Amino acid sequence: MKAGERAYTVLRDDILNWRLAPGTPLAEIEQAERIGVSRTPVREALARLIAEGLVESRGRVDSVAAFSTDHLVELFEFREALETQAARLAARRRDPEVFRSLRDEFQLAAAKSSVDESERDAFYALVARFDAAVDRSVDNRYLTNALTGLRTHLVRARRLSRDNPERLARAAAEHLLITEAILAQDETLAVQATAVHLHSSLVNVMATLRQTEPQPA
Amino acid sequence: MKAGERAYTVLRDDILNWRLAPGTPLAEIEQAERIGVSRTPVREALARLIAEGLVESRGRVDSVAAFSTDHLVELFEFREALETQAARLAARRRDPEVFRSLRDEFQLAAAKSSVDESERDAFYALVARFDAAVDRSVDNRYLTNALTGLRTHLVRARRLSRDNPERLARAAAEHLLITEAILAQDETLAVQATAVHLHSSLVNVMATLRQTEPQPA
DNA sequence: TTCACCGTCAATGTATACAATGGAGTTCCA
DNA sequence: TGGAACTCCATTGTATACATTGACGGTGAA
Repeated sequence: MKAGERAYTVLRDDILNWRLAPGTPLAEIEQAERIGVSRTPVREALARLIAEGLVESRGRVDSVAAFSTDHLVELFEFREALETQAARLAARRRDPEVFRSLRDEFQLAAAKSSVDESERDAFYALVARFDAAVDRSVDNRYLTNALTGLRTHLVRARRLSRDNPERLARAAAEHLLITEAILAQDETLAVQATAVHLHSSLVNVMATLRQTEPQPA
Repeated sequence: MKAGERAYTVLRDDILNWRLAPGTPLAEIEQAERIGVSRTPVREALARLIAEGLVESRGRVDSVAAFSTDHLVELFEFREALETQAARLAARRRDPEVFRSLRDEFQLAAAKSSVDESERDAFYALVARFDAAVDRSVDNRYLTNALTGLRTHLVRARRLSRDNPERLARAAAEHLLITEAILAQDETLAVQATAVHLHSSLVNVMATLRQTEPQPA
């Protein structure tokens, strides 16, 4: 693997998994030594991370981008813009076969009253396949690009909340509705079901946060 | 000015103004010599341009990103996602004073049946101030960031079409409606007026294109 | 004691030397 | 004659030396 890629992967992974906390300064030499490459690929990696919004360049020092409740709300407003449009376009252009099969899978998941811990990863994988199917249907490089960047930030956000089994089952039901709307080429319903899902999702995260950290610093 | 900034500015400017045509390969050494800096800042500039989507990295060669009619349509689908959401949030949070003053200005521009060549730059400047006011009202870093990137691509797209005086006057009327909706905090109307504006805008560009280039390569 | 100036230094910014890589052309074999 | 492999070369990838800059602390004078 090329050094630049390595530096990027390591730093990105550390940031997404909160091993590098928001605000942590990222000095070139220090990171270069830690990762085991020279400053040049580190600079390249930092440039990419800044462009993605995972690193902030304040003055001369780069540091891990902040992430607070405010960020979360803003992220979901942005997400609403992208995902409702994606749902609309997917409904317009979807391949029926793909979404029929996704519908069947979401039906199975939604039939349960809760999604067990052991099935959690499988459910996330299903959602990821749904996202990929939407991307392919939408077939719009600008939108897909933006969605990819958005999902990166959502990975970081996920660590803030806790998806319990009941929430996952409800999420499955919400995805089922969106999938059905896309399959039926009902653009309006696809948009609105997506908005509903995002609302529930944000409410759940915020509730979790209030539970976990009653007193934010 | 720092060399990296210089390289970025020069390349970006050349791409946006079509002095570097889509598909033009951007070899590091060649560009470094042309701009008068070393390869390092050129690499940094290219990285930023790739992140912005103005340069594509196909295999080992970077080249100016393609831009076709397809891209234009996709760009406007993306634009619809961002700008309708921006309009909604701006309507929710706007400072009345700011939009009252913008409304008055758009009223003046829309009152004319056509916006003269000499007033064109002034009108674009007005739209830019409108965009800035929306950004400030929306107050969402992710959305604002995405909008900034979008506008960059729109600058490049503008060179494809020709805004005639009648179109500009209609654009003023459309902006007036959006501004009024935001001022009235009518989120639904703000969204829909924005969608209407984008539709008209795209129709105009496409018509211009068919006129200019009846036979696309 | 306080403030302004200056020197030191640690960090980033830039250039360049060197390594690795991938592609084009050529040669040789089947 | 077709194609496979090899060689050469141009270009990118990486490391590092050197330049620049901005911050901090110390020293001096008011």
